[in-house]
Parts: sequence; C-alpha cells; structure tokens
Amino acid sequence: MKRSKIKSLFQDAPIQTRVVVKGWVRTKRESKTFSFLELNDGSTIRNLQIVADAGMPGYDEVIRKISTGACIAATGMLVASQGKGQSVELQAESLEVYGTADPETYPLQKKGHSLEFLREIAHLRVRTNTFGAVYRLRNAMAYGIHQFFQEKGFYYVHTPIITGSDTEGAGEMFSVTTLNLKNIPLQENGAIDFASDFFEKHTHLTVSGQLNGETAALALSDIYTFGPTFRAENSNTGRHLAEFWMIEPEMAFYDLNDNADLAEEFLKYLISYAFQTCQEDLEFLNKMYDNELISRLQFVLNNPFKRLTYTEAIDILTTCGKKFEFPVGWGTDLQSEHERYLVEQHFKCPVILTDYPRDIKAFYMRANEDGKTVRAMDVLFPGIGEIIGGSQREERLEALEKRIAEMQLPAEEYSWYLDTRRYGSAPHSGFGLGFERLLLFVTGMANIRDVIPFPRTPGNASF
RNA sequence: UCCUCCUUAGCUCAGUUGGUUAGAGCGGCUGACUGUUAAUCAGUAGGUCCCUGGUUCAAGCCCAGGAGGGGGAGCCA
Repeated sequence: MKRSKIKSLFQDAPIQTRVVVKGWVRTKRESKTFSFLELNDGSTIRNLQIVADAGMPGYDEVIRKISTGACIAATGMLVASQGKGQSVELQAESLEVYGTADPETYPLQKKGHSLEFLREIAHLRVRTNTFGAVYRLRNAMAYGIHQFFQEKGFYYVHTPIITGSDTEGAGEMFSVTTLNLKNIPLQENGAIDFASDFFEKHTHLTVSGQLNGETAALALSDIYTFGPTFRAENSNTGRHLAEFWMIEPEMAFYDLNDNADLAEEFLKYLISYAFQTCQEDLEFLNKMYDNELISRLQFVLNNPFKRLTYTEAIDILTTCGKKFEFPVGWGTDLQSEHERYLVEQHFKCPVILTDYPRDIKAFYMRANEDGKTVRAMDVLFPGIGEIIGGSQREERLEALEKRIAEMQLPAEEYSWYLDTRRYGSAPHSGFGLGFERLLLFVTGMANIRDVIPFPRTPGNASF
C-alpha cells in the first residue's frame, strides 16, 4: 500500500480507509491495554494520533522499541477520533520500526527546549515543531520568490559564486585558493604569487551578484538572482551570517520610484503567500514565540509603506526631541536607533528612505541633480531594521568613471562593468533582499541563526 | 571588534555570609492506570558545579587568565 502523508489525511479525512503512514514519533503515552503515539512526518505541524491496542499482534515487542524520536511505519484504519483534540486518528493494525531512538541519549524530549540548546544540535532540531515550521516557511518563501518574479516575466540568472574581482565593495571577502597553505609561493616583493593559483589570480566567494546581474538586465530587461553570498565580517549579532542567501532583482528602464514600488509589492506578495501556504505554522509561531507576529504581518500587508527622503528623515530626527546615543546630522549614516525610531515610534509602519548622501553610499548609485545625494533606497522594517537596500544605478559612463576615480577604486577591474555603460547603456535599478532577514520577519524568530538550517558565523561552521 | 550578562544533573534552573553528604521541576528508568493528548499517580537512578591557576584551615560561591554561549553596538543584507 502506498504511504499517505499526514497532511493529506487531515485534509481529505478518508474515514474508514486503510492507510499507511510513516514518520517520527513525537511522544508515546502508554496505558495498560493500549498506547497512543503522536506521529509527525514533516508534511504538517500537526501530528497524527495512532492508537495501538495491546491485542495487536506483536504489540509488546514493537511498542517497547518505540520511544520519542523513533521512526516507524503504521498501517491501519483511519477513524473518527473518540478523544478531543483531533478529528481523525489511526487505529493501528500493525507497526514497523525503521529506526529506534535510545531514550537515554536522544537529546530531544517531548517538552520544549531552548533555542540556544537546539542550535547545538542543528542536525536534529528540524525534528521539533518550531524548526519544522521554520523550514516549511523557508521553503514557501523561496518558492514564492520565484513565483513572484516568474509571474512578472523576470528571468532567473545565476551569477558566479567564485568571483575574480574584489570590487563589489560590500564587505570583507573569503579567499578561494588551492595554494599549499604550508608553502605559499611569494613574489620578490613578498606578496603572495597568485599567478600560480588555480585561477591564476586572487579569487573570492561572492559578496553580491549585483554587478553581474546588471549585465543581464541590460539585455533581458528584468532579471533576478537568488543564491548564496558570503561575508567574512566579524559580525556577531542576531542579524548577520557569514553565509546567507540573497535575492537581487535588476530591472532595465526602472527609476527609483519603480524600484520602490516593486520592493513593496514583492514583500507584500511574500507575506500573503506565507498566509496562503503556512497558516498553521504561522499560528504556532505566533502562539509560542511572538504573539504579535500575525497581526504585524497583516498590518504590513494592508498598509502602504511610508516613503520619504533621507533629508526629510534627518529633519524628523533632529526636531523630534528624543535623545539618541549617536548624534543625528545630515551626511552621517542612520544608526539602528534612528531607524527604529522612525519605523517603530514615529511612523509605526515600514519605511522606505530614499536619496541618501552620496558620500555614504556605493559608487554605482545614480547621482541626483543636487550634486549631494544619490538615488538610493533602504526599506526599513519593524524589529529587524534594513531588510532591503537598493538604488537606481548610474547609467552614464562619464559620471560612473568619475565616481570610480573619486573613490580611488581600481578602474581596470571595472572595465567589463563599464562596457555595459559604454555600449547601449540604459537607466536601470535594482535591490537586494537578505533572505534570512525576510525569514526573521515572517517567522517572528529573533535570531538569524534560527532561520537557516546550518548557520555559519564567526568561529562556527559545525555540521 | 567593543560593551554587558551568563556557564551547576540529559534539559530549564535554585544554591543564603566561603563551612560537613550540592537541590528542584521536567525528561529517563521501574511500576500502577480502559481514551490519553506537555496524560496522571507512586518509586528510582542520574553531578569533571565550563577549563586552568591562585587566595583560604575550607571554594559551586572570592581573585586572575582562558573557552563557550546570550543580549546590545559597529559593519551590513
């Protein structure tokens, strides 16, 4: 008989049908003449209750081997439950144990565990309700991202993970090398001789696919990337990872307003998609971790994001009368406390800040006519701060070359990038969304290490 | 990297002014129980008090260094 997924049994409830279910036992409750088993197979957060009567053939032997964490198959009739708490249950005719889990050493118990403890057993934590919900939401968001862009006619572009230039400027990079680390070849001046390395030059793990993505947008019009990125920053916070996933759409003929429109529509689409696909998981997370999760998601879904310029934000911050730890002034970047004030206290909704001073932003952002600001935008969310950073790109060759020179960047490294402006340049825009930052918001988890299966952070690459 | 807090049983934590044999709840195990659902009830086992060094008659507790973790900040997504 073909195995049924527990989710479909709850949906279709084929009462008085003989079925096979397979999964992992969450708890066993024994009494004299029967046992209850709670079975979870990952298809839903809900467990199927299995009732095993002591009269079942081989009962004593099989029930003795079953404990929390064991993997079993159960065959029997799906019946309406006599007890409260579930509509249907399985009246077992036979049980087969695939894998036992020694209760003396199995680290997961049926009671709750701290997230800190579960991080130490990341290979097993997916067996908990919490991480089952997080994994399912992560899957749904990944699928929803592709669906959103595909429906809009965007092309999915694969940008390289190993990059030959260190010019993306988004942070410290990991080196990629096959040189013998015990005997590194040196040039006469003492510098490492990368000419004998695999790629015959110094290579790194990518920190952003944007520059490559721009080349595709200037041919295919609308593209997006969705892949891993790497930052070797020594960042020890609940919002940073050394390895994370990023979504970077890039659109020809979009100005900054079009860019902001797309970002807002995109985020709302994903929240709506989470409600459509993971309602029960969201309800669980709302109940267990963050009682305002669902209302916050609904609020973001149903209200326009507040848009204002950096300059207007500085005015609000300097006249609001609130004392900040870091001073506010035009020309300096906003600190976390400033962003939080705007989002959580002043506007009480997501905020899109635009037109930042050019001196605190990257070289590729389109200069405004005032000579002081660039067409940058940051989308700020309650609780997590910057979730999206983007800009209209500088499409004018001369302006871009001038900016590269002013910032003393190695112009020769950008020759391929500048070709996009040299030949058939076009106004275009794009943004980057940190996938795990999105998941923090959608799941209500507080620490980014809990929304990626195996987090990589400074000093930690276990599993 | 900086600030700050923490580290005691499998887990979550108490542990008084430095004082004899370090406790609880949960989990595990044993047993009871005819519908439980974080089952209930009774019993029971379980400890490198993070590591190293120091102070002291005596250290889980005080001091120094180290390791690991949490929260906050910076950097950013």
